Amino acid sequence: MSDTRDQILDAAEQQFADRGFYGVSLANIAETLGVTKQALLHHFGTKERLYGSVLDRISKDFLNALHTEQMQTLEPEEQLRSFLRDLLDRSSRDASRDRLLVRELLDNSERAAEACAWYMRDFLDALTQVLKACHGWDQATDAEAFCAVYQLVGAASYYAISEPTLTGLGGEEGYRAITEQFGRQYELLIDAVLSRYR
Amino acid sequence: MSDTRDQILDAAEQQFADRGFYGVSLANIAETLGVTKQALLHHFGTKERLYGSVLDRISKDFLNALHTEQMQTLEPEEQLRSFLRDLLDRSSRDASRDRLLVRELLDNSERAAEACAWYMRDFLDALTQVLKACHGWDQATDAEAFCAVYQLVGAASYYAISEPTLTGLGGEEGYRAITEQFGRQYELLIDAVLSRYR
DNA sequence: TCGATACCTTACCCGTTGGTAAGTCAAGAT
DNA sequence: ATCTTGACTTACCAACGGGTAAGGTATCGA
Repeated sequence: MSDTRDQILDAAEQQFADRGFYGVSLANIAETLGVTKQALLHHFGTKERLYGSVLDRISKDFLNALHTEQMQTLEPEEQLRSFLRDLLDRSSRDASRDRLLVRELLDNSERAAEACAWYMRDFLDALTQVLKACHGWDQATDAEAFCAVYQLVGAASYYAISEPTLTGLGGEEGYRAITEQFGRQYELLIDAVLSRYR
Repeated sequence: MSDTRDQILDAAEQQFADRGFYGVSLANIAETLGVTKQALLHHFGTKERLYGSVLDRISKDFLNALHTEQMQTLEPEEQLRSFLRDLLDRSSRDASRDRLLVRELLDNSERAAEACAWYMRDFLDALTQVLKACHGWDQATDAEAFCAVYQLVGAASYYAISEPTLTGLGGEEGYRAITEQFGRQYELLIDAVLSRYR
């Protein structure tokens, strides 16, 4: 793949995350790369397709993280735990993907409801299968397990996108407090889900 | 207050919630009301001020809900519980305010960090005081209590904005499942916070 | 050496955007 | 009866939005 293409995706991902689909212009993205907006149109055709490509790449990244060789050797419980810890860790270092994910959640509200073609679906489905392989979850319905997974991923996302606000409101030490507290709380949430809220 | 003014705020709130600040044009809002966009500019001056007025109204509504006479008669614990149940109930019937709140959270990430002037601050501060009046929380720092409150309000919001996606992905029965499950889980979260994660 | 293809540029298009200027018009106040 | 004020309207504008058309240039296989 082209080098420029990836650079465009990087810049677009960052900007879409920061300001949303409508808040970013092609010229805007191009400017940060020192190219013209027609370079973007050359590679992706339209703004929507560029946006879609960004989502695609993220979706694939998530799936890859779930399917590493190291992951396959673990028991389902530990696989889920390990993946979610890693997710939370990455999100707290850089929340831009979470911001994009949540924006997509908001914007997609009409489309998703009918189309069922959400770009995170494959990833969430895969994670759902991991959960269903866990002890106590083998009898659960798909919808039930899916919702549990959704809750786990969502909690991490919401925490991640709140970082700037919490730092602004509570200061540096206030944010450290919630980081620590949330880490503990998140482990408890995983426990609760794995034991199926019993 | 003018009747039109409130109608404009209603329409603007809905549209900003659905499509975000940049996704909505003044002409767009005006069209749904059968007026010209200059009517909006007459009342609010600029698009930003209109948006700010929408947020202001929401902030005041939240504060009012917290300061009803009925609320004042309750013990702090029950006051918090009652308010949060009501919040969750309203959010699950109409998530537009939650969508707006989360969008603001995303967009404000740069501004909020420095300015500390988030429009929900007063409301969250007030709720924080309620929590600090609860048994076991009187010794906690402001930041600690604030973070706990933030977590409670955020959990409800995230649930609310997920409704369309979950309905789309899991179908009607899948959504009913998570609604029920989330209601239970939310009570547990409130319990956990009130007992200070012990 | 030639043609094709990928990559990117300059030049241009036109609908939409937030916003201004100026006028209309009804309701009160003096 | 006149003046003022608030609540709009029509008319207009410059800037920006995504997108098209066409051309230049480097690379590469035949």
